[in-house]
Amino acid sequence: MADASDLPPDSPAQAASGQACCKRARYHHGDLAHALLGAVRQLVERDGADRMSVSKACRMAGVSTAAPYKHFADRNDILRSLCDIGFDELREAMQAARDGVPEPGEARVAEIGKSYVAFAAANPGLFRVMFGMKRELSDPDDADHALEAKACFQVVIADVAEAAGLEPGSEPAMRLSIMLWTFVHGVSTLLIDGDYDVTEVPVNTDALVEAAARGLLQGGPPRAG
Amino acid sequence: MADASDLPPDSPAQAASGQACCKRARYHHGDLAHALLGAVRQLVERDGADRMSVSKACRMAGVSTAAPYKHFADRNDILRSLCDIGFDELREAMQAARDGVPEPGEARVAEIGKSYVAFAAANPGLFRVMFGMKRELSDPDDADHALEAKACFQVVIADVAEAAGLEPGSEPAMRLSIMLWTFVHGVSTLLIDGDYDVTEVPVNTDALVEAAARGLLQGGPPRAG
DNA sequence: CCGCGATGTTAGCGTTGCTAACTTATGTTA
DNA sequence: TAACATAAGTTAGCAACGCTAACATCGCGG
Repeated sequence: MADASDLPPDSPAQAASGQACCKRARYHHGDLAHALLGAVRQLVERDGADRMSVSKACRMAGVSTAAPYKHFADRNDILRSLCDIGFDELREAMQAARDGVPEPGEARVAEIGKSYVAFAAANPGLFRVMFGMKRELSDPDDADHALEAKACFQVVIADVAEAAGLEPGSEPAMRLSIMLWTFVHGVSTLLIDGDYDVTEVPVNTDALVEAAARGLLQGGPPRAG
Repeated sequence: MADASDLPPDSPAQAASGQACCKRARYHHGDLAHALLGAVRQLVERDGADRMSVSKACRMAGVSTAAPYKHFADRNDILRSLCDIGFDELREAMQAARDGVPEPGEARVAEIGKSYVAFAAANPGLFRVMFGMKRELSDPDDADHALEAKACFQVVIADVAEAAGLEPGSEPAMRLSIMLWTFVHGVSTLLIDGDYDVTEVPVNTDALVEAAARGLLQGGPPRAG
Protein backbone atom coordinates (compact mmCIF):
# COMPACT_ATOMS: atom_id res chain seq x y z
CA MET A 1 0.00 0.00 0.00
CA ALA A 2 2.59 2.52 1.10
CA ASP A 3 4.77 1.86 -1.89
CA ALA A 4 6.47 5.23 -1.80
CA SER A 5 5.13 5.80 -5.27
CA ASP A 6 4.93 9.49 -4.59
CA LEU A 7 8.64 9.81 -4.85
CA PRO A 8 10.15 9.51 -8.28
CA PRO A 9 12.71 6.76 -8.66
CA ASP A 10 16.26 7.58 -9.62
CA SER A 11 16.41 8.12 -13.30
CA PRO A 12 19.23 6.32 -15.09
CA ALA A 13 20.85 9.60 -16.05
CA GLN A 14 20.72 10.81 -12.48
CA ALA A 15 23.53 8.68 -11.12
CA ALA A 16 25.65 9.26 -14.20
CA SER A 17 25.14 13.00 -14.24
CA GLY A 18 27.97 15.09 -12.97
CA GLN A 19 25.59 17.32 -11.00
CA ALA A 20 27.51 16.70 -7.79
CA CYS A 21 25.25 16.46 -4.77
CA CYS A 22 22.52 19.01 -5.01
CA LYS A 23 19.08 17.76 -5.85
CA ARG A 24 18.84 19.14 -9.35
CA ALA A 25 15.11 19.10 -10.02
CA ARG A 26 14.60 16.48 -12.69
CA TYR A 27 12.62 17.63 -15.67
CA HIS A 28 11.24 14.18 -16.22
CA HIS A 29 9.60 12.45 -13.33
CA GLY A 30 10.44 8.95 -14.44
CA ASP A 31 7.36 7.05 -13.36
CA LEU A 32 4.60 9.58 -13.27
CA ALA A 33 1.72 7.29 -14.17
CA HIS A 34 2.46 5.06 -11.21
CA ALA A 35 3.07 7.98 -8.86
CA LEU A 36 -0.17 9.64 -9.91
CA LEU A 37 -2.17 6.51 -9.29
CA GLY A 38 -0.66 6.30 -5.82
CA ALA A 39 -1.52 9.91 -5.07
CA VAL A 40 -5.00 9.58 -6.48
CA ARG A 41 -5.55 6.49 -4.41
CA GLN A 42 -4.57 8.35 -1.27
CA LEU A 43 -6.87 11.21 -2.14
CA VAL A 44 -9.75 8.92 -2.96
CA GLU A 45 -9.43 7.35 0.46
CA ARG A 46 -8.92 10.63 2.27
CA ASP A 47 -11.47 12.85 0.56
CA GLY A 48 -13.66 10.56 -1.49
CA ALA A 49 -13.66 10.16 -5.24
CA ASP A 50 -15.71 13.24 -5.98
CA ARG A 51 -13.49 15.54 -3.94
CA MET A 52 -10.37 14.03 -5.39
CA SER A 53 -8.80 16.45 -7.82
CA VAL A 54 -6.14 15.84 -10.39
CA SER A 55 -4.52 19.09 -9.33
CA LYS A 56 -4.01 17.87 -5.78
CA ALA A 57 -2.53 14.63 -7.07
CA CYS A 58 -0.17 16.66 -9.23
CA ARG A 59 0.96 18.68 -6.25
CA MET A 60 1.63 15.49 -4.34
CA ALA A 61 3.62 14.06 -7.21
CA GLY A 62 5.47 17.33 -7.71
CA VAL A 63 4.48 17.91 -11.31
CA SER A 64 2.44 20.48 -13.15
CA THR A 65 -1.29 20.12 -13.60
CA ALA A 66 -0.94 19.35 -17.27
CA ALA A 67 1.43 16.44 -16.86
CA PRO A 68 -1.17 13.72 -16.19
CA TYR A 69 -2.66 14.16 -19.64
CA LYS A 70 0.47 12.70 -21.21
CA HIS A 71 -0.41 9.43 -19.50
CA PHE A 72 -4.18 9.44 -19.11
CA ALA A 73 -6.93 10.64 -21.40
CA ASP A 74 -8.78 12.42 -18.64
CA ARG A 75 -9.72 12.28 -14.99
CA ASN A 76 -12.04 9.33 -15.49
CA ASP A 77 -9.28 7.41 -17.21
CA ILE A 78 -7.20 7.71 -14.05
CA LEU A 79 -10.06 6.38 -11.96
CA ARG A 80 -10.54 3.55 -14.43
CA SER A 81 -6.93 2.54 -14.02
CA LEU A 82 -7.36 2.69 -10.27
CA CYS A 83 -10.37 0.41 -10.61
CA ASP A 84 -8.29 -2.16 -12.43
CA ILE A 85 -5.78 -2.15 -9.60
CA GLY A 86 -8.59 -2.49 -7.11
CA PHE A 87 -10.21 -5.45 -8.79
CA ASP A 88 -6.85 -7.16 -9.05
CA GLU A 89 -6.23 -6.68 -5.36
CA LEU A 90 -9.74 -7.80 -4.47
CA ARG A 91 -9.40 -10.96 -6.50
CA GLU A 92 -6.07 -11.74 -4.90
CA ALA A 93 -7.50 -11.19 -1.43
CA MET A 94 -10.45 -13.45 -2.15
CA GLN A 95 -8.21 -16.10 -3.63
CA ALA A 96 -5.90 -15.97 -0.62
CA ALA A 97 -8.85 -16.29 1.75
CA ARG A 98 -10.10 -19.26 -0.22
CA ASP A 99 -6.72 -20.94 -0.19
CA GLY A 100 -6.52 -20.40 3.55
CA VAL A 101 -9.29 -22.93 4.16
CA PRO A 102 -8.04 -26.36 3.06
CA GLU A 103 -11.33 -28.21 2.71
CA PRO A 104 -14.31 -26.97 0.72
CA GLY A 105 -17.56 -26.11 2.45
CA GLU A 106 -19.44 -23.44 4.27
CA ALA A 107 -16.42 -22.15 6.15
CA ARG A 108 -14.48 -21.57 2.96
CA VAL A 109 -17.32 -19.63 1.42
CA ALA A 110 -17.65 -17.57 4.59
CA GLU A 111 -13.96 -16.74 4.57
CA ILE A 112 -14.10 -15.53 1.01
CA GLY A 113 -17.02 -13.34 1.95
CA LYS A 114 -15.21 -11.94 4.94
CA SER A 115 -12.20 -11.09 2.81
CA TYR A 116 -14.51 -9.15 0.49
CA VAL A 117 -15.87 -7.14 3.40
CA ALA A 118 -12.37 -6.66 4.77
CA PHE A 119 -11.21 -5.27 1.44
CA ALA A 120 -14.07 -2.80 1.42
CA ALA A 121 -13.34 -1.77 5.00
CA ALA A 122 -9.65 -1.28 4.24
CA ASN A 123 -10.25 0.58 0.97
CA PRO A 124 -13.65 2.23 1.28
CA GLY A 125 -12.98 5.01 -1.21
CA LEU A 126 -11.59 2.66 -3.81
CA PHE A 127 -14.40 0.18 -3.22
CA ARG A 128 -16.99 2.84 -3.90
CA VAL A 129 -15.27 3.79 -7.13
CA MET A 130 -15.03 0.17 -8.22
CA PHE A 131 -18.68 -0.64 -7.73
CA GLY A 132 -20.42 2.69 -7.73
CA MET A 133 -19.04 4.65 -10.65
CA LYS A 134 -19.56 2.19 -13.45
CA ARG A 135 -21.99 4.42 -15.31
CA GLU A 136 -19.82 7.49 -15.07
CA LEU A 137 -16.57 5.75 -15.85
CA SER A 138 -17.77 3.37 -18.49
CA ASP A 139 -16.08 3.92 -21.77
CA PRO A 140 -17.66 2.45 -24.92
CA ASP A 141 -14.36 0.92 -25.97
CA ASP A 142 -13.37 -0.48 -22.60
CA ALA A 143 -14.99 -3.85 -22.19
CA ASP A 144 -11.86 -5.07 -20.44
CA HIS A 145 -12.81 -3.19 -17.33
CA ALA A 146 -15.63 -5.65 -16.74
CA LEU A 147 -13.24 -8.55 -17.12
CA GLU A 148 -11.43 -7.72 -13.90
CA ALA A 149 -14.72 -7.66 -12.02
CA LYS A 150 -15.88 -10.91 -13.58
CA ALA A 151 -12.71 -12.59 -12.40
CA CYS A 152 -13.63 -11.72 -8.82
CA PHE A 153 -17.03 -13.29 -9.16
CA GLN A 154 -15.51 -16.42 -10.68
CA VAL A 155 -13.54 -17.03 -7.50
CA VAL A 156 -16.59 -18.01 -5.51
CA ILE A 157 -19.01 -19.85 -7.74
CA ALA A 158 -17.23 -23.19 -7.77
CA ASP A 159 -16.90 -23.24 -4.00
CA VAL A 160 -20.49 -22.20 -3.47
CA ALA A 161 -21.73 -25.04 -5.64
CA GLU A 162 -19.55 -27.50 -3.82
CA ALA A 163 -20.56 -26.27 -0.39
CA ALA A 164 -24.24 -26.45 -1.28
CA GLY A 165 -24.03 -29.78 -3.04
CA LEU A 166 -25.10 -28.34 -6.34
CA GLU A 167 -23.92 -28.96 -9.86
CA PRO A 168 -21.16 -26.43 -10.60
CA GLY A 169 -22.26 -24.04 -13.28
CA SER A 170 -25.88 -25.03 -12.87
CA GLU A 171 -28.52 -22.41 -12.66
CA PRO A 172 -29.36 -22.98 -8.97
CA ALA A 173 -25.68 -22.82 -8.10
CA MET A 174 -25.40 -19.59 -10.01
CA ARG A 175 -28.37 -18.10 -8.24
CA LEU A 176 -27.00 -19.08 -4.88
CA SER A 177 -23.66 -17.48 -5.68
CA ILE A 178 -25.45 -14.31 -6.67
CA MET A 179 -27.38 -14.31 -3.40
CA LEU A 180 -24.26 -14.70 -1.33
CA TRP A 181 -22.45 -12.03 -3.27
CA THR A 182 -25.44 -9.76 -2.85
CA PHE A 183 -25.42 -10.22 0.89
CA VAL A 184 -21.71 -9.73 1.26
CA HIS A 185 -21.83 -6.65 -0.93
CA GLY A 186 -24.66 -5.28 1.15
CA VAL A 187 -22.62 -5.75 4.30
CA SER A 188 -19.69 -3.97 2.70
CA THR A 189 -21.59 -0.93 1.52
CA LEU A 190 -23.66 -0.45 4.65
CA LEU A 191 -20.52 -0.82 6.70
CA ILE A 192 -18.30 1.66 4.88
CA ASP A 193 -21.04 4.20 4.38
CA GLY A 194 -21.85 4.21 8.07
CA ASP A 195 -25.44 3.27 7.46
CA TYR A 196 -25.50 0.56 10.10
CA ASP A 197 -25.62 3.39 12.62
CA VAL A 198 -29.38 3.63 12.17
CA THR A 199 -29.84 0.25 13.83
CA GLU A 200 -28.46 1.67 17.07
CA VAL A 201 -26.98 -1.70 17.95
CA PRO A 202 -23.43 -2.83 17.25
CA VAL A 203 -23.13 -4.86 14.09
CA ASN A 204 -20.60 -7.67 13.82
CA THR A 205 -20.04 -8.04 10.12
CA ASP A 206 -18.07 -11.28 10.38
CA ALA A 207 -20.92 -12.89 12.27
CA LEU A 208 -23.32 -11.54 9.68
CA VAL A 209 -21.43 -13.13 6.83
CA GLU A 210 -21.13 -16.43 8.65
CA ALA A 211 -24.82 -16.47 9.44
CA ALA A 212 -25.68 -15.75 5.83
CA ALA A 213 -23.43 -18.52 4.60
CA ARG A 214 -25.13 -20.93 7.01
CA GLY A 215 -28.64 -19.77 6.27
CA LEU A 216 -28.35 -19.61 2.52
CA LEU A 217 -26.13 -22.63 1.88
CA GLN A 218 -28.11 -24.98 4.09
CA GLY A 219 -31.47 -23.69 2.99
CA GLY A 220 -31.22 -25.65 -0.20
CA PRO A 221 -31.35 -24.20 -3.69
CA PRO A 222 -33.59 -21.21 -4.12
CA ARG A 223 -36.69 -21.82 -6.18
CA ALA A 224 -36.82 -20.43 -9.66
CA GLY A 225 -38.41 -17.05 -10.19
CA MET B 1 -42.45 13.44 -9.24
CA ALA B 2 -43.31 15.74 -12.14
CA ASP B 3 -44.64 18.45 -9.91
CA ALA B 4 -43.84 21.28 -12.30
CA SER B 5 -41.66 22.72 -9.60
CA ASP B 6 -39.39 24.20 -12.21
CA LEU B 7 -41.95 26.84 -13.03
CA PRO B 8 -42.51 29.58 -10.50
CA PRO B 9 -46.07 29.92 -9.25
CA ASP B 10 -48.01 33.08 -9.80
CA SER B 11 -47.03 35.59 -7.22
CA PRO B 12 -49.89 37.50 -5.58
CA ALA B 13 -48.69 40.77 -7.03
CA GLN B 14 -48.59 39.30 -10.50
CA ALA B 15 -52.33 39.11 -11.10
CA ALA B 16 -52.88 42.50 -9.53
CA SER B 17 -50.15 44.22 -11.49
CA GLY B 18 -51.29 46.39 -14.33
CA GLN B 19 -48.55 45.00 -16.61
CA ALA B 20 -51.14 43.95 -19.18
CA CYS B 21 -50.24 40.66 -20.81
CA CYS B 22 -46.53 40.48 -21.34
CA LYS B 23 -44.55 38.17 -19.11
CA ARG B 24 -42.80 40.74 -17.03
CA ALA B 25 -39.85 38.83 -15.62
CA ARG B 26 -40.56 38.55 -11.94
CA TYR B 27 -37.71 39.63 -9.75
CA HIS B 28 -38.72 37.20 -7.07
CA HIS B 29 -39.17 33.63 -8.05
CA GLY B 30 -41.72 32.83 -5.42
CA ASP B 31 -40.78 29.29 -4.50
CA LEU B 32 -37.14 28.93 -5.36
CA ALA B 33 -36.18 26.44 -2.68
CA HIS B 34 -38.75 23.97 -3.92
CA ALA B 35 -37.93 24.61 -7.56
CA LEU B 36 -34.23 24.13 -6.94
CA LEU B 37 -34.76 20.85 -5.19
CA GLY B 38 -36.79 19.69 -8.16
CA ALA B 39 -34.09 20.71 -10.60
CA VAL B 40 -31.34 19.20 -8.51
CA ARG B 41 -33.26 15.99 -8.25
CA GLN B 42 -33.57 15.82 -12.02
CA LEU B 43 -29.88 16.48 -12.43
CA VAL B 44 -28.91 13.92 -9.83
CA GLU B 45 -30.88 11.32 -11.71
CA ARG B 46 -29.67 12.39 -15.13
CA ASP B 47 -25.99 13.04 -14.46
CA GLY B 48 -25.26 11.62 -11.03
CA ALA B 49 -24.70 13.54 -7.85
CA ASP B 50 -21.08 14.40 -8.55
CA ARG B 51 -21.80 15.85 -11.97
CA MET B 52 -24.79 17.76 -10.67
CA SER B 53 -23.95 21.44 -10.47
CA VAL B 54 -25.78 24.19 -8.71
CA SER B 55 -25.23 26.37 -11.75
CA LYS B 56 -27.15 23.99 -13.98
CA ALA B 57 -29.98 23.85 -11.48
CA CYS B 58 -30.05 27.65 -11.45
CA ARG B 59 -30.32 27.76 -15.20
CA MET B 60 -33.21 25.32 -15.08
CA ALA B 61 -34.97 27.39 -12.45
CA GLY B 62 -34.23 30.61 -14.31
CA VAL B 63 -32.34 32.38 -11.55
CA SER B 64 -28.81 33.61 -11.08
CA THR B 65 -26.11 31.36 -9.67
CA ALA B 66 -26.05 33.24 -6.39
CA ALA B 67 -29.74 32.85 -5.64
CA PRO B 68 -29.58 29.38 -4.04
CA TYR B 69 -27.44 30.67 -1.22
CA LYS B 70 -30.35 32.66 0.12
CA HIS B 71 -32.08 29.36 0.82
CA PHE B 72 -29.28 26.85 1.38
CA ALA B 73 -25.96 27.12 3.13
CA ASP B 74 -24.05 25.42 0.36
CA ARG B 75 -24.21 22.67 -2.24
CA ASN B 76 -24.16 19.93 0.37
CA ASP B 77 -27.05 21.53 2.18
CA ILE B 78 -29.14 21.16 -0.96
CA LEU B 79 -28.23 17.50 -1.20
CA ARG B 80 -29.06 17.04 2.47
CA SER B 81 -32.52 18.45 1.91
CA LEU B 82 -32.92 16.14 -1.05
CA CYS B 83 -31.95 13.24 1.19
CA ASP B 84 -34.69 14.13 3.63
CA ILE B 85 -37.23 14.06 0.83
CA GLY B 86 -35.85 10.73 -0.33
CA PHE B 87 -36.05 9.07 3.07
CA ASP B 88 -39.60 10.32 3.49
CA GLU B 89 -40.60 8.85 0.16
CA LEU B 90 -38.81 5.59 0.88
CA ARG B 91 -40.55 5.22 4.21
CA GLU B 92 -43.91 5.92 2.64
CA ALA B 93 -43.26 3.37 -0.09
CA MET B 94 -42.23 0.73 2.44
CA GLN B 95 -45.23 1.48 4.61
CA ALA B 96 -47.57 1.24 1.64
CA ALA B 97 -46.06 -2.08 0.62
CA ARG B 98 -46.49 -3.35 4.15
CA ASP B 99 -50.09 -2.23 4.31
CA GLY B 100 -50.75 -3.96 1.01
CA VAL B 101 -50.32 -7.37 2.59
CA PRO B 102 -53.11 -7.88 5.13
CA GLU B 103 -51.66 -10.70 7.18
CA PRO B 104 -48.21 -10.70 8.74
CA GLY B 105 -45.59 -13.18 7.63
CA GLU B 106 -42.93 -13.91 5.09
CA ALA B 107 -44.85 -12.43 2.18
CA ARG B 108 -45.27 -9.11 3.93
CA VAL B 109 -41.57 -8.90 4.69
CA ALA B 110 -40.77 -9.77 1.09
CA GLU B 111 -43.07 -7.05 -0.21
CA ILE B 112 -41.44 -4.43 1.95
CA GLY B 113 -38.08 -5.56 0.62
CA LYS B 114 -39.27 -5.39 -2.95
CA SER B 115 -40.57 -1.86 -2.43
CA TYR B 116 -37.11 -0.88 -1.19
CA VAL B 117 -35.49 -2.26 -4.32
CA ALA B 118 -38.17 -0.65 -6.47
CA PHE B 119 -37.46 2.72 -4.88
CA ALA B 120 -33.77 2.36 -5.63
CA ALA B 121 -34.49 1.32 -9.21
CA ALA B 122 -36.82 4.27 -9.72
CA ASN B 123 -34.51 6.80 -8.07
CA PRO B 124 -30.98 5.46 -8.48
CA GLY B 125 -29.25 8.82 -8.25
CA LEU B 126 -31.15 9.85 -5.18
CA PHE B 127 -30.67 6.45 -3.59
CA ARG B 128 -26.91 6.72 -3.99
CA VAL B 129 -26.92 10.14 -2.37
CA MET B 130 -29.08 8.91 0.51
CA PHE B 131 -26.90 5.96 1.40
CA GLY B 132 -23.54 6.73 -0.11
CA MET B 133 -22.75 10.32 0.77
CA LYS B 134 -23.21 10.23 4.50
CA ARG B 135 -19.60 11.06 5.23
CA GLU B 136 -19.45 13.96 2.81
CA LEU B 137 -22.82 15.40 3.70
CA SER B 138 -22.79 14.84 7.41
CA ASP B 139 -23.04 18.05 9.33
CA PRO B 140 -22.06 18.04 13.01
CA ASP B 141 -25.26 19.84 13.97
CA ASP B 142 -27.62 17.77 11.87
CA ALA B 143 -28.52 14.69 13.80
CA ASP B 144 -32.02 14.91 12.38
CA HIS B 145 -30.83 13.58 9.10
CA ALA B 146 -30.30 10.19 10.70
CA LEU B 147 -33.80 10.28 12.11
CA GLU B 148 -35.37 10.01 8.69
CA ALA B 149 -33.25 6.97 7.91
CA LYS B 150 -34.00 5.37 11.26
CA ALA B 151 -37.72 5.70 10.56
CA CYS B 152 -37.28 3.56 7.45
CA PHE B 153 -35.57 0.82 9.38
CA GLN B 154 -38.30 0.89 12.01
CA VAL B 155 -40.87 -0.06 9.40
CA VAL B 156 -39.59 -3.61 9.08
CA ILE B 157 -38.39 -4.80 12.43
CA ALA B 158 -41.76 -5.55 13.96
CA ASP B 159 -42.89 -7.52 10.93
CA VAL B 160 -39.65 -9.44 10.74
CA ALA B 161 -39.96 -10.53 14.35
CA GLU B 162 -43.54 -11.58 13.81
CA ALA B 163 -42.76 -13.48 10.62
CA ALA B 164 -39.88 -15.32 12.27
CA GLY B 165 -41.70 -16.03 15.51
CA LEU B 166 -39.25 -14.00 17.54
CA GLU B 167 -39.75 -11.62 20.40
CA PRO B 168 -40.15 -8.11 18.93
CA GLY B 169 -37.24 -5.94 19.93
CA SER B 170 -35.19 -8.92 21.00
CA GLU B 171 -31.61 -9.18 19.92
CA PRO B 172 -32.14 -12.13 17.53
CA ALA B 173 -35.03 -10.30 15.91
CA MET B 174 -32.85 -7.26 15.53
CA ARG B 175 -30.07 -9.25 13.95
CA LEU B 176 -32.48 -10.88 11.53
CA SER B 177 -33.85 -7.51 10.50
CA ILE B 178 -30.33 -6.31 9.88
CA MET B 179 -29.60 -9.34 7.74
CA LEU B 180 -32.68 -8.85 5.62
CA TRP B 181 -31.98 -5.15 5.21
CA THR B 182 -28.42 -5.96 4.27
CA PHE B 183 -29.55 -8.35 1.57
CA VAL B 184 -32.16 -6.02 0.16
CA HIS B 185 -29.70 -3.15 0.17
CA GLY B 186 -27.17 -5.32 -1.63
CA VAL B 187 -29.72 -6.13 -4.30
CA SER B 188 -30.50 -2.45 -4.71
CA THR B 189 -26.94 -1.26 -5.08
CA LEU B 190 -25.78 -4.05 -7.36
CA LEU B 191 -28.86 -3.50 -9.49
CA ILE B 192 -28.63 0.25 -9.96
CA ASP B 193 -24.87 0.26 -10.41
CA GLY B 194 -25.10 -2.34 -13.14
CA ASP B 195 -22.79 -4.68 -11.31
CA TYR B 196 -24.99 -7.72 -11.84
CA ASP B 197 -23.75 -7.67 -15.41
CA VAL B 198 -20.65 -9.57 -14.37
CA THR B 199 -22.71 -12.67 -13.63
CA GLU B 200 -23.62 -12.89 -17.31
CA VAL B 201 -27.00 -14.34 -16.42
CA PRO B 202 -30.24 -12.42 -16.01
CA VAL B 203 -30.99 -11.54 -12.41
CA ASN B 204 -34.57 -11.39 -11.17
CA THR B 205 -34.39 -9.13 -8.17
CA ASP B 206 -37.91 -9.86 -6.97
CA ALA B 207 -37.16 -13.58 -6.91
CA LEU B 208 -33.93 -12.82 -5.10
CA VAL B 209 -35.70 -10.91 -2.35
CA GLU B 210 -38.35 -13.59 -1.98
CA ALA B 211 -35.72 -16.30 -1.75
CA ALA B 212 -33.82 -14.37 0.88
CA ALA B 213 -36.96 -13.82 2.93
CA ARG B 214 -37.68 -17.55 2.77
CA GLY B 215 -34.14 -18.64 3.49
CA LEU B 216 -33.42 -16.23 6.30
CA LEU B 217 -36.81 -16.17 8.03
CA GLN B 218 -37.23 -19.94 8.07
CA GLY B 219 -33.64 -20.63 8.97
CA GLY B 220 -34.31 -19.70 12.55
CA PRO B 221 -32.55 -16.99 14.49
CA PRO B 222 -28.92 -16.47 13.60
CA ARG B 223 -26.50 -17.56 16.28
CA ALA B 224 -24.78 -14.89 18.28
CA GLY B 225 -21.39 -13.74 17.14
C1' DC C 1 25.80 14.14 -33.97
C1' DC C 2 21.37 14.87 -35.02
C1' DG C 3 16.77 14.64 -34.70
C1' DC C 4 12.55 12.81 -33.06
C1' DG C 5 9.32 11.15 -29.86
C1' DA C 6 8.15 10.84 -25.05
C1' DT C 7 7.40 13.56 -21.28
C1' DG C 8 7.63 17.51 -19.03
C1' DT C 9 6.38 22.97 -18.72
C1' DT C 10 3.63 27.57 -18.80
C1' DA C 11 -0.39 30.08 -20.19
C1' DG C 12 -5.00 30.24 -20.78
C1' DC C 13 -10.12 28.96 -21.44
C1' DG C 14 -14.59 27.79 -19.55
C1' DT C 15 -17.14 25.93 -15.55
C1' DT C 16 -17.94 25.65 -10.86
C1' DG C 17 -18.85 26.90 -5.67
C1' DC C 18 -19.26 30.64 -3.05
C1' DT C 19 -19.04 35.64 -1.23
C1' DA C 20 -19.66 40.69 -1.22
C1' DA C 21 -22.24 44.49 -2.29
C1' DC C 22 -26.16 46.13 -4.30
C1' DT C 23 -31.37 46.14 -5.79
C1' DT C 24 -36.10 45.02 -5.56
C1' DA C 25 -40.26 43.28 -3.60
C1' DT C 26 -43.16 42.29 0.48
C1' DG C 27 -45.52 42.79 4.55
C1' DT C 28 -45.70 45.13 9.14
C1' DT C 29 -46.30 49.14 11.69
C1' DA C 30 -46.80 54.07 12.91
C1' DT D 1 -51.15 55.26 3.55
C1' DA D 2 -46.14 56.11 3.86
C1' DA D 3 -41.87 54.38 5.86
C1' DC D 4 -39.09 50.98 6.62
C1' DA D 5 -37.01 46.32 7.82
C1' DT D 6 -36.17 42.24 5.81
C1' DA D 7 -36.52 38.48 2.54
C1' DA D 8 -35.05 37.29 -1.79
C1' DG D 9 -33.28 38.39 -5.91
C1' DT D 10 -29.10 40.59 -8.91
C1' DT D 11 -24.14 41.50 -10.83
C1' DA D 12 -19.23 41.13 -10.23
C1' DG D 13 -15.51 38.68 -8.84
C1' DC D 14 -12.34 35.15 -6.54
C1' DA D 15 -9.99 30.66 -6.33
C1' DA D 16 -9.97 25.92 -7.76
C1' DC D 17 -10.70 22.69 -11.19
C1' DG D 18 -10.48 19.92 -15.87
C1' DC D 19 -8.45 20.21 -19.95
C1' DT D 20 -5.94 22.12 -24.26
C1' DA D 21 -2.37 24.48 -26.98
C1' DA D 22 2.12 25.70 -27.62
C1' DC D 23 6.62 25.36 -26.14
C1' DA D 24 10.86 23.07 -23.60
C1' DT D 25 13.73 19.27 -22.33
C1' DC D 26 15.40 14.75 -22.07
C1' DG D 27 16.88 10.20 -23.87
C1' DC D 28 17.49 7.06 -27.42
C1' DG D 29 18.32 5.24 -32.20
C1' DG D 30 19.77 6.44 -36.96
